[in-house]
Amino acid sequence: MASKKEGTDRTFIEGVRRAQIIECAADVIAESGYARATMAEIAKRAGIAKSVISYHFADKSEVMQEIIRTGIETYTKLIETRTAAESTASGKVRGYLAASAEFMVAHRSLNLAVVEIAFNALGPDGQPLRATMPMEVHSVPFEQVLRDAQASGELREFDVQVMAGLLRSAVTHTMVMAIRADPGADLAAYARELAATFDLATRPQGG
Amino acid sequence: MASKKEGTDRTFIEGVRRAQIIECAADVIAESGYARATMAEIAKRAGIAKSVISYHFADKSEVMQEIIRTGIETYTKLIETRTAAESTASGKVRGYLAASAEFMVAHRSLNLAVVEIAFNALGPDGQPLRATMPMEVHSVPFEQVLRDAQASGELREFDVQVMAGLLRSAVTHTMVMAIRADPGADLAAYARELAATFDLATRPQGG
Amino acid sequence: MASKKEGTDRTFIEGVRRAQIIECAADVIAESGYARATMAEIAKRAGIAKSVISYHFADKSEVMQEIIRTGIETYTKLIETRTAAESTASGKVRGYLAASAEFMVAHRSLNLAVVEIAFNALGPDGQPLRATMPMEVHSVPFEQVLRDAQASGELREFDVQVMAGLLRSAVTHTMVMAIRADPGADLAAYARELAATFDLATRPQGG
Amino acid sequence: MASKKEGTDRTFIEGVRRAQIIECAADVIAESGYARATMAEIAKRAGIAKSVISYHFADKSEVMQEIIRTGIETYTKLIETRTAAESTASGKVRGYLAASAEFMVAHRSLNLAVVEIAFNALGPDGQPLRATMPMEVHSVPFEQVLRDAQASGELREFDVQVMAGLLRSAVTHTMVMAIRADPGADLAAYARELAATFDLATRPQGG
DNA sequence: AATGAATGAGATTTCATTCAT
DNA sequence: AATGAATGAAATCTCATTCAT
Repeated sequence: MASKKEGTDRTFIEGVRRAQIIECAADVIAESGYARATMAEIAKRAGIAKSVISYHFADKSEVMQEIIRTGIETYTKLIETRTAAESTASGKVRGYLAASAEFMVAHRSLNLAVVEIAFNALGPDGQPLRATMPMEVHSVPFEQVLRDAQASGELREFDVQVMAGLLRSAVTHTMVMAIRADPGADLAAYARELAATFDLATRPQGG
Repeated sequence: MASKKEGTDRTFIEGVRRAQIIECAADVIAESGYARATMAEIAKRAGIAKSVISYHFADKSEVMQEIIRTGIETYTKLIETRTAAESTASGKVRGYLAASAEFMVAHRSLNLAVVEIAFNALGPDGQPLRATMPMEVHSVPFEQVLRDAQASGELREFDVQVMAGLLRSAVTHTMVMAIRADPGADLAAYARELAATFDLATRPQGG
Repeated sequence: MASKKEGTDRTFIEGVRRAQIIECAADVIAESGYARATMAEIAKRAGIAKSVISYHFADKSEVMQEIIRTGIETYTKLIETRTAAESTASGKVRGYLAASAEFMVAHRSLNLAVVEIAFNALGPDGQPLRATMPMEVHSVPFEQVLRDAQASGELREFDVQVMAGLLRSAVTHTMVMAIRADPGADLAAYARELAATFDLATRPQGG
Repeated sequence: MASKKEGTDRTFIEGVRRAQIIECAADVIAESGYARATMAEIAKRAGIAKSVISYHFADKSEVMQEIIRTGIETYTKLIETRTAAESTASGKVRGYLAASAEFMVAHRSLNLAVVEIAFNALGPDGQPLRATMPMEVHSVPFEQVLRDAQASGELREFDVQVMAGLLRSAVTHTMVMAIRADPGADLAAYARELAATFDLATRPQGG
């Protein structure tokens, strides 16, 4: 299951091939769905023999995990950069939504592939690994941001989990759906509208 | 692809068996994911031979379509009942969210199975049929409700598609996630919190 | 393998049902080929349940054998009638060819079914039973007719087996092909032309 | 349905394996009939795994088509060589019969297999493909030969279609039957006897 | 006499993986 | 580092047959 060469450093070529395979795999998955993404299909897309994949990855599951890992890493970096620059909760949410929109446009097939894998692939235990989606990753720190903002009076009282879940779902679901149906969708506008909605729903009431 | 006995009425026993198979199939899918839901596994769960499924259904795909059909039908009826009773848009949204919560609790594995199938199964054309999810079904009528409410002044101006998508995603994603992680989650409370958030985000501004 | 009720007399209904099943089976085979002639298909054509066939016949193979038996019996009776009336070998050949043509027109699907079965079905030993075709049946007596005619000087010397085989093949192959391609083919004319050819090829030479 | 690697050249090994599989398949079919010729049986005969066949052929139907193709090609070459050398119609017929006899002896199981497949297999449309038999292939050009010989006065007037059909049936049926019953049958003698019969039946009458 | 329901054996096909070169 | 060839496990589907009613 784990990487082929656990602690070993990889040669330059090895790295290039792995990256190429990951990219092709993501493209195939995004385009035709997980079920169609057989080793043969991925190899064909990459213009190499099936066995080359086996040579560079221990397993099909290692390929999938690598796609997920790459997706989470890329997404996380982007989110952190964008939200760190903001000081208010409202600003952080705006940054989060904008960064998510940006990510989905810039890494469309990587993102779609991650969602497909999370929904379809089986983990080592044979159970589906639906929960590993990168968006979930940011839930916990986000809830803290919201809580702090409630304490400081920037935001009204509300159920933090529900609100955090709503934001997450808006991103994963709405945007994914939007970009799936229409690759050219204006996700930035989508993000701005969502941010405005959030502000209205969370600003302190009364007075 | 089509039903085994096109125009024929089904026997009583036939109906019972079909229902049992559908239920077992949904259970298996909800529990172990689509990939694990082989004919053998479903038959095993139902305590019957694999070929019994073939006897009652033309195809594996007919089984899947029947699950989806059942899910949509059940969900739709519930939504319509709950929203018809309400006169305001706010009330309709509350009814929609409450009914959705109710549905997911009452038909947990049917609901999860539908999501799984929509994400995993391939249609007759070989393409994934992701868009058939029952929640999508109610999008269009819902947008009309929101538009009307904007016209009457009940709701402020906002992008109707984004808001409708947000509601839908809140339901499909948030709740599905919630119930997947924790089968005993208090979805009714969840629904009330979402409805409150919606009200805040959509009520007319100013004044 | 053998008949269900070995020595027993059959009731009237039993006989009717068996005849109906045999006829429908022959129709299906003639129309769609042996491979398509499943029990289900035959039953469907007869408008009865699959199990009714099992009720009246021990086996699928019994159905097939019964078709062959019926075919041979019908054909044999016709041949015998037609050739008994003739005194010369030439006349007998003419009668044989004419009767064969008649048979194929009158019992088209029975005849085609027999050919299909003979070529496709497996005997009890698991071996194909290709040699049981009804036409083969008349080979041996026919060779005697030819030999006698050679002795009496009516026909020239030739290899009796080859000539008998040629006649048989003309019937089984040529005519079967003709009627398969074109159900309305004028087989009687075909038979007359063949008879004329035979006469030319077998009449005593010289002088 | 189509070949696995459409326009690609095949490796040397690939060619060898395909040939071996084709040969084994033909042997199995000739020996035990089409119905017994399962992938498992063919693989067993070839001493390889079932999936090796799938590796080299897209389909079972591709295997069957390749057998037919090979049979037609081999037979056609032989016929053309033998008849091209003859100038008279009588000579061409003699060549045709002799070449057919030779073919059946030299490629016994290939020939029998083709007949079996033509009678048993279903085409892509689900209909039996009985008419593809290689012998049929030479019908049309043959009729022209006969017609020309009638025009030049070499042959008497007769129904060209019937005579061509008779020759064909003599080959396909008579010889196939003969060689099936007795692999050591003297087909060359058979062919000579048939040629003599043809000459008698077709030479100009009277005068 | 008839049948709906159920079954198990077997056939084809797909696919990740391994191995010798 | 790469690959063609081979493999076995597993999945879907078909079909003759059996059985209780």
